[in-house]
Amino acid sequence: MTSSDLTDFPRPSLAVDTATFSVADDALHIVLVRDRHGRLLLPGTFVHERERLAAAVLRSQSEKAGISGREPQQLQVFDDPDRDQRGWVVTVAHLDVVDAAVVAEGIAAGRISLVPVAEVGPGGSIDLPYDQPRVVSFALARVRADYAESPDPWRLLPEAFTLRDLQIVHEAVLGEEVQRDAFRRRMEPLLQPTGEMTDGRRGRPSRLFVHRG
Amino acid sequence: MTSSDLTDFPRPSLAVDTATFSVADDALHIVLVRDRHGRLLLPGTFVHERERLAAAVLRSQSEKAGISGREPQQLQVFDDPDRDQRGWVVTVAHLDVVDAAVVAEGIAAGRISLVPVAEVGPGGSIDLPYDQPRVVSFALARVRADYAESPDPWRLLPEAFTLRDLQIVHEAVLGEEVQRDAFRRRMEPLLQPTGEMTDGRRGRPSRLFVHRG
DNA sequence: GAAATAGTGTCTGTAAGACACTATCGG
DNA sequence: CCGATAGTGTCTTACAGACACTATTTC
Repeated sequence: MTSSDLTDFPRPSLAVDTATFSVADDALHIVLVRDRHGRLLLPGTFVHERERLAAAVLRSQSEKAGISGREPQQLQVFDDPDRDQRGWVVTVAHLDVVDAAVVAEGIAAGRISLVPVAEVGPGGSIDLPYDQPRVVSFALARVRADYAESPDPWRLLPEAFTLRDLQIVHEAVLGEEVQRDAFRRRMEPLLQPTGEMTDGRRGRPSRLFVHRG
Repeated sequence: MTSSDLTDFPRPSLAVDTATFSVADDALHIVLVRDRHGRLLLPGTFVHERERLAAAVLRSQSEKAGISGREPQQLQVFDDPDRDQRGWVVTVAHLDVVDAAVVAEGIAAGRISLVPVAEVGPGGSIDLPYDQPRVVSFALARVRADYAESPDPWRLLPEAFTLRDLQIVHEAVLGEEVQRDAFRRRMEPLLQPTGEMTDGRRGRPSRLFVHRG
């Protein structure tokens, strides 16, 4: 970064792609959209001139998936010069995790396909283009790491929730069952009890919690 | 990423910058170089056409700092459109951590300045250009996280080393002292004893270890 | 012997894994 | 009462923090 004339250097096309996860049917799903040829892929876009990456991600979420008001995280650059046959395209992968309400409109409008994460991994039935399978597995690892160190970093749960609700989210994210008692004992000191109880659900009423901070 | 013609889109200049750390005088230092105006900054370069980011990083390490044979990690994209007054430059920050031998030649040739990390942080005496102070603090956090979960992920130590040697590296990276007995008990099961002992150092001879795996 | 470094014993507190029991709801 | 869910007691293991003591070398 000490050269004098920017025009001396060829420039790549710069894109963003976003892996957006959501929990449905107690399992983790990923948000896919269709390109003009009807193929399923991650929502993404080229970055406009002097646009921030974060702004381009929000634009693509809004235009392609009908999702708004989010704050995705930057993940990793994918720069294989042969990843896109149209030319030299460098893409910055992003991560978002949303609750059902955020994707409801996009699903209803037919713009979004919610696909179980197993379907886009190795052995799955859906082949994503470019190196998007690697983007998804990278993003998935990050989400799981996030949930390993905080109760609900992406705020998938409503304002007040029970330990059982939290456990279901964790099991969906992790893709496997967790031990109930150890899970409760680890999570309870990280949450703020409201003093309120659930009512009308099956079984014994449960304490409600909110997030700390 | 569903558009048809790449030429429809303006393209940013793409650069890489590398935060390279090394331990000297039992303290963590960062490798800086001088630009043509004599200002200290992180070594970096523009990415050439269809070049991999990793290749551009190696090229800048070699040309600007006289460092070779390394494998830096990608960290984070910095994309503030006003971060470089020359125009729209997006940079991908990278991280490397090297032992003294790797930087010896560059220092001897006067190409490298080794600066204590405190000097480039807030309150330090050196002002790095662009948003490089943020790059350094981001990289520093990553190095510390790396050393928190593995004895010597960047292989700063020679083939065989003592627990004391390892402790000195950790204290340099962390910037503070660690407790000797707890540190030894945590690290020993992660290392492979050689059966050899140190000889000729002050004090009682110590067991030598190598890395596992 | 003094200084320096290496190695270990022990106590305490915290937390997870595992198993099992009790508690309180709807029906 | 039954099924379902919530909540907790207890035992074991592991590990970190803290303090202190012993061991072996150089000078």
